[in-house]
Amino acid sequence: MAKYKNVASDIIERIKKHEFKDIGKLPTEDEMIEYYNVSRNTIRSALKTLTSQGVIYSRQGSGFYIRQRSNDNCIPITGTNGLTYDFPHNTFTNVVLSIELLKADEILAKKMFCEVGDSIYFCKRLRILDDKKFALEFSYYNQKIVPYLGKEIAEKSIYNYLQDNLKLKFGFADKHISAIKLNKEQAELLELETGDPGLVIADTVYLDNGMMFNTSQVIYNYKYANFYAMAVR
Amino acid sequence: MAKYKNVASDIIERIKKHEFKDIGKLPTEDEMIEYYNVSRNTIRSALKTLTSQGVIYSRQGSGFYIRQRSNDNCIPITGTNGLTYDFPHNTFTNVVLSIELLKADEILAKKMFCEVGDSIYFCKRLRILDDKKFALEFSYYNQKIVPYLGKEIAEKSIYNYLQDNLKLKFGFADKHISAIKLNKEQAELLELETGDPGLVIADTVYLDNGMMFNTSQVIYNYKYANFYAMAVR
DNA sequence: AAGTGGTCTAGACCACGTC
DNA sequence: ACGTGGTCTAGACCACTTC
Repeated sequence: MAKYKNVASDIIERIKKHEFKDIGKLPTEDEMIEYYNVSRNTIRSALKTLTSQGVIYSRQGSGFYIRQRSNDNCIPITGTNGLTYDFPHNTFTNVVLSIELLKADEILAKKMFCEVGDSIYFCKRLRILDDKKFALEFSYYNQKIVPYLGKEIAEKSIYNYLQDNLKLKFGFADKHISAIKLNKEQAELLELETGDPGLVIADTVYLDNGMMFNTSQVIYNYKYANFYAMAVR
Repeated sequence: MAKYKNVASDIIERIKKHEFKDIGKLPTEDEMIEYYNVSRNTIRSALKTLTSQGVIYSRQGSGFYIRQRSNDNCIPITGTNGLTYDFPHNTFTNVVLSIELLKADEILAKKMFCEVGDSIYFCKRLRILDDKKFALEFSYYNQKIVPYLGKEIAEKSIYNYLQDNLKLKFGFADKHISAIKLNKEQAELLELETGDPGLVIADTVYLDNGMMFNTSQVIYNYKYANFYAMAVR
């Protein structure tokens, strides 16, 4: 791993251990250069990483300070690891409602940045968190990138399968957030009433080589869904 | 302005002019070093800025590529400029429902990171976009930082006032996103039905010196509100 | 093998805060 | 005036892609 990433992880560890708690301020760059025995730019790369993660912020002429945030029970909206990763302490059950291999029509082809007629997996899942009906997911995967998708995979974690077995590396994603009134079918699956709110997040996910491989629409149960986002300098 | 920021803006301009459209790829770093007559690190700072903005992405050993995104009519959730900025082509009307100067009780003090008894402005606004009842805003400002807040300011743009008149510089913000069922009062103001969905975004906003100065809860009309967020490497 | 981005170093000067 | 972060330069080597 790169030096600056090691430095960044180590600083996070030290923050978690409350090593700087009394002042809420990190050591100066020069002190960290000494401590880690690396160049100034390496320290600055590490600090820049932590700044964009919302862990710290800087005041020119003054120093780097630790941010205090309360994100209990919140899902980071900019995360690309999937819910299984976001809730390590809970048990997630996935009820696979259907898996189909579709031929893309014009609308789907546009959505998936692919050709008309390309094979696309369509997977419908109900995602249950500790007996709570948490979310309803409608997800599409390009078969060129995901050659096979079966019930046994979708019942566990699709994202773990893609990363660990297919060795896919995620690059970036676009997300659209809105709210809807649930129809009868959606409401029944989420054990809510027709017309109740649903928090909708539509994703378009790309690999690190820039190829789009997945779009999904997830309707979250408004009683449990709580997301957080950050705006940073 | 810093060189790398100028380079970044210029690259954005060139992308908008479709200068690289045929290949969707930027010139190599060496070519840009030549073109802009700056060092490699300066070019790389500019490219890093654009990458974190979601404008481009990089493939090691290959090059920098332009991202295509469709964010029509969407509000960037990580924006800190306020709605007036996000909708430059529309007319925003703000109906000021109330402005009060409160003494912080324990709950409010905790929310505002201030002392019990501190003076806090509380402002309730209905925000209307081209005759559409767009959002209902409940916003708190610490009087230590915002000494005065009046109806004449809140009817225009509070954020413009803070930036232009008080010369405040925004640093970063935390946001929490959820969905609720509207109660009778909220629904009437937004011209919706009781029990209809509301998309809620709760903000905690900090100045660039790390001081928290504003929290707000905004209930968006689900018929119009459409936000976007990005996850980037 | 050549091209291109990713990391790292050493050193310089500037801008802002603090005292 | 001094300390601290922000920007910039020149040069080196590594990792990955492309041919």
